[in-house]
Amino acid sequence: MTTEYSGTGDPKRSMELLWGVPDRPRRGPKPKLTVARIVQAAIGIADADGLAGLSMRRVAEQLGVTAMSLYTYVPGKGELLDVMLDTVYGEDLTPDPPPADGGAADWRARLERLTRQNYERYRRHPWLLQVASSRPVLGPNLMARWNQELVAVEGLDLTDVEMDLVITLLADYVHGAVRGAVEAAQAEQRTGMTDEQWWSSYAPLLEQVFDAERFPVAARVGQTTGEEYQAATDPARSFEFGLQRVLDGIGVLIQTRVGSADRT
Amino acid sequence: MTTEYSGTGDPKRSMELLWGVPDRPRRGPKPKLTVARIVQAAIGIADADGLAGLSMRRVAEQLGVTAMSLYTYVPGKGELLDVMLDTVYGEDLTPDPPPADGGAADWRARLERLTRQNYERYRRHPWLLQVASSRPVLGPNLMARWNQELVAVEGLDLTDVEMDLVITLLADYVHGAVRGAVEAAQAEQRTGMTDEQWWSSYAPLLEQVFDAERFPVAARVGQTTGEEYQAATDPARSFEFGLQRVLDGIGVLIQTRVGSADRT
DNA sequence: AAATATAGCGTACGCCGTAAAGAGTTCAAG
DNA sequence: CTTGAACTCTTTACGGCGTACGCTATATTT
Repeated sequence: MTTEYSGTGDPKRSMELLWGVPDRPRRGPKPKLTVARIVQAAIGIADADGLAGLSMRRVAEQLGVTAMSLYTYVPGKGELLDVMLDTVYGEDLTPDPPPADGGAADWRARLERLTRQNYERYRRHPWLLQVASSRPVLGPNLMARWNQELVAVEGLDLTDVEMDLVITLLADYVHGAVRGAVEAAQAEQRTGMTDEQWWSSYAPLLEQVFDAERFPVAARVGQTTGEEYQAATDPARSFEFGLQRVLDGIGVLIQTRVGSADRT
Repeated sequence: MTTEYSGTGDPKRSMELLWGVPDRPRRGPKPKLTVARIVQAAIGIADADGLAGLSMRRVAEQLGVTAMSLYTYVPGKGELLDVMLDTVYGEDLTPDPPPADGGAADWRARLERLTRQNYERYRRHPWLLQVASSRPVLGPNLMARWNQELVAVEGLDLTDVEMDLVITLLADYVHGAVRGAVEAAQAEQRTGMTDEQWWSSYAPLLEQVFDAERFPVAARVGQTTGEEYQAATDPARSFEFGLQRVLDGIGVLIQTRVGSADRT
């Protein structure tokens, strides 16, 4: 039940790891490991068992060394997490998003594509949900991604601040939405019960206390969605629905800007 | 850096705590405590120091007993968290949202009000961000809140499933958005540095590696937002902006429904 | 007064991150 | 080839976590 939470390490140390020169001519014994190997092992463990399962001892064990020898390569667990973060943001960097036309027309497709990439990244690496995004240590991949998302809303007559607000809105929404999907998957894995099995064991408990007269709308909607989803929620469907509504809302804003020629 | 994460306890035990009769005639020595007192102490600790700071030992210490004596009242930490959750949802239950007109016209004000309440609840109790919402143990307050939110989107010609999707969208968005605000506040508290102080220590590190020619849009927008926000982000402003866009998007959907009379 | 149910306590286990100190390994200089 | 510096990796140790188990002290019922 316990899990690690973000935090990040010392920014200076992390920046050195993320951008530093690949020093090689050393004096002592040959290093058994590299930072990259350690980071890969740590990502694998976190993917499988969450940040809760990620410990220096486990990473070390998987690599055939003791926990303390990792501190030769990495200042501490916080800095390791910083490097893990930037590493997974490098997985889906495309050299260029193909600019179909001039740029203004296809904003919706561009944002939809980037947001789906973010969704999938969270699905591949659910521990990202636990990593604080405030004051991030900007590695090369995080930086490139930030630029890429801003480029997607360039040329729409939005101010720079509005561009930032739009990509923040999408980032916030996708984080909230993917959380439902990840938690549902984890609940199934953790308990070994499907949503349906869980519900059929939980429903009798609820029936003993639920007062359909006090909560008539919840009773009706819960009934309908339960039959439709065959579960309490359908996170993938919620994401598709929500994404379209959010893009619609962004469209309303863009319309008023382009509309400076339309509406006087 | 370590923090607790959701999980919830045994549903049956938790439901008994949440809905059970307040049994009192006992045989043995007078109990020093009540479940309610334990829950209040636990909420206070979690508010101050996060789920990371919440331990059975600390709760017990604050109440003047040992950790193990808490297990007389509560089956375990998971169930305690379930009760904490339902308790804080009881803070802002209004007996009735005042129905100004028939109901259909003021959907936007109703949803805005409920979403702001959710935002404020997360601000008061940031540890809620760490509590899994999948398969929640439905206490009386959680249940009432769910019903209340559904009532707010009743009568808009939406299907039951769409009603569920709309309130899920808002719940997902507010979760994602408030996270930025909470993390910014926690970063300041944890490091003892304001965003501005942090930035002035971080900027030199970044300048050494940042290539403005590779990331021209990020360079320009980062400059503008930095001056406008006097920080890297402005979470409160992001939330206001995003909330209006999301409500606009929901409005587009509602328009097409009401528009079954308007657009043929 | 005796029986019994309950409240609260002390101890113990295996985890965690990492500080400190020491042992083993490789290379450059004499 | 020898020596000493530089470096890698290991061992040990600390205080914290949730909670299982067995115990004592207390209040009520018989």
